[in-house]
Amino acid sequence: MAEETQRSRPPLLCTECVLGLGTAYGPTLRSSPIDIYTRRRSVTEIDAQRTFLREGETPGSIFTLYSGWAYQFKQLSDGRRQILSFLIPGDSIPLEQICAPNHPLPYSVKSLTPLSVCAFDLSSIAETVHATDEQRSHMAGIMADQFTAMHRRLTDLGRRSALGRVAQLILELEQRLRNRQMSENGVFPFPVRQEHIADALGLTTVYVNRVLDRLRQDSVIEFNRSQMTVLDMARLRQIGEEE
Amino acid sequence: MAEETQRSRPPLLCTECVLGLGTAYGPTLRSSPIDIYTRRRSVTEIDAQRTFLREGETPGSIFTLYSGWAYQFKQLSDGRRQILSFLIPGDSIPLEQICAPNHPLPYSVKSLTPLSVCAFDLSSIAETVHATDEQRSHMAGIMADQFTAMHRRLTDLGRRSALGRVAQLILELEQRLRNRQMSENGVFPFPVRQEHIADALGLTTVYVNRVLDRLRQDSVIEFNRSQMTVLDMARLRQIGEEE
DNA sequence: CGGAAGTTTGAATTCGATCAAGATGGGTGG
DNA sequence: CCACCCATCTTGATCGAATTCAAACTTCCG
Repeated sequence: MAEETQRSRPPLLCTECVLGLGTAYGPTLRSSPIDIYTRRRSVTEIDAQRTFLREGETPGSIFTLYSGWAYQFKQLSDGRRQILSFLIPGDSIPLEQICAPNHPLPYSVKSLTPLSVCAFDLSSIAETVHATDEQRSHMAGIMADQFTAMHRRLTDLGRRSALGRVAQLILELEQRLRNRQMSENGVFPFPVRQEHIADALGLTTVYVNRVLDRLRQDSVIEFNRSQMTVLDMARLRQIGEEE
Repeated sequence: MAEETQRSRPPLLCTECVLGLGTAYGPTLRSSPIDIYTRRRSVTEIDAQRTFLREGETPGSIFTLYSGWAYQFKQLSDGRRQILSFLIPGDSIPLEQICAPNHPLPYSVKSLTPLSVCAFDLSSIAETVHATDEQRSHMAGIMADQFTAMHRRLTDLGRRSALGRVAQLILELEQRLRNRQMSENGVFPFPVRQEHIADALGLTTVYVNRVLDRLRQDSVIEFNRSQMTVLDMARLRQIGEEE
């Protein structure tokens, strides 16, 4: 778990991919794994800090992140940047394209760490994913979650203090990682720079540093460059709610 | 157009509803209007300031707004409120439920003005809306637009000044209303209180007032309690980009 | 005409930004 | 294996955009 920062490679066969079961196409992978496997175009390695999808493009593939972290962002003309969401192993990118292929991407995607990704043919995956009722409603559920997450983040930016936002972000990441067996007892990989937190939460690096420091002083969290530990989950939740 | 604030009633038959053609189920309404009409449960009037859908509920109907404005919002326990989006005539509420029915609503919905709405049976509309290829991809397009709008708003809250946010909001509303023939030459109905702008943009009422005043002083916009006029669209765009 | 809701203005305050310098530490090349 | 370097983190001082508090003014509606 702790070696999450190192790149690890997906198995040769999707059939044996445990992570796959938790993805957007999980139900299909379970019921007829070969349908997924035959649609895989390639397994690719991507270096850290690479913008591998750009706003405005119309990608023909969809990537499932096997290992490493990435993020979706919008870049303003004068250099300001807004991170829309972080992507962790098991996430598919760009998710919305599965439902609406051939739309130009409304954001760019950049790797945070080295990645291993599986690339699938978008249009045929899009079909697959709407083939069965179970798969369709699973997909709908994922889209609904996506909306809910955006609503939460919007509320954080609009109505919470810096402290509250940081707390909410840590909680969100812990939760998502836990769902995928990547967080245990509040300990999880954390390859995010303070600059990224700032760009995700609408703050400056300096202030994020001060907020993190405060949480550390108060023994709510503990962290270094690659790992975060939530020491006091209840307190962190309370801060997230109240601030 | 200016009498938008007064409630007007939809025609007896969906068949004759011009607004309907621009909705999520527009393609179906065009190709077989009866499919839509027979799924309409009722035509309802809703008073101003009514919270008619609440977070956590699982609505069995979907409402198409025929006249009047509403908004989706999240309420925090201590009274803070975040408006997620404004709803104008032709919008369907709650849109995401069409794709993922039976999910609890992640927000509440409140009327801004008196409304006339048409209520449709959710599950059967959900089916209809996925029946034809054209309808399916139209729906997917609308969902994609929805995501794009949220991304934009998130970027506004995270990385733009109060002035830029207000400019962007006015531009967004003008654009959406224009698409539905409700804005001409930059003049459009505007039943929104400054408090709502504040809650949508993560600001306070007092400051919104100051920002609006500045835009008025500079002859970029002109407004009163029911109508907004964009006097200098180019300048407003520039402010939206740069601030 | 009276009252409530919404708008406007002023003054004081604060949260978070900005500017500027160090401190750390992980990685690289010699 | 050490020395150096660059990215990142940290801290301090100051600034400013937006908030808060408070009060008057408008507008609309019954």
